[in-house]
Amino acid sequence: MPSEAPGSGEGADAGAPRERRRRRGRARARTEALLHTLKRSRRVKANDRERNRMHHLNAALDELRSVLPTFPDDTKLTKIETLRFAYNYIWALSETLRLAEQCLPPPGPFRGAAAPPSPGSDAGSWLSSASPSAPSLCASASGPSSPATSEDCAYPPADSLRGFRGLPAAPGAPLR
DNA sequence: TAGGCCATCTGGTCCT
DNA sequence: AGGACCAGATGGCCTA
Repeated sequence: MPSEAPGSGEGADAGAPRERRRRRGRARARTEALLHTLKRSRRVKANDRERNRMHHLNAALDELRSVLPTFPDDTKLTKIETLRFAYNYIWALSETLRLAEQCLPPPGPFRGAAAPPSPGSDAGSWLSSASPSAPSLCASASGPSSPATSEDCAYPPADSLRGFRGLPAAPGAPLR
């Protein structure tokens, strides 16, 4: 804070400068208080926004939880578990799809012209309604480069998703 | 009681 | 300038 010039206002009529100083001091205090309340109100607003933002994030996380299978059903995954589980779940589903495409001949006259599943197609609807323990696939295709056991080709093995929280890490494979 | 999880606050940084 | 995003700090709650 800049101070008054030394010696200024000291003289025969020192009363006026003193009054001026006092007024200036009061004004400064007022502006500082104003600044403080302004800062405070901005902070409060920012806190509010931040709280809101986190609520939205949590709502999205809840939505994600709601589409993930949990065992038992009332288990609530933590945030980090939800993210890891989702990653692994998506990975498992795509592996399932990959194996399905390898093993099952595409229906209809256009064999070999398997189109990627589009929204609303059979594959898409299968995916969207699949239960995690549903499909048990062919036994001849090469296994996925996954940390899952390769006893057979069934993937995901029935109720394998139960252990998805703790799958070992592998390159390009599910997160832990 | 220690440790894990969570919500909230806060200051800094980046973007519009 | 103001909002969004981020990471660190803090305190409360719960469980082993």
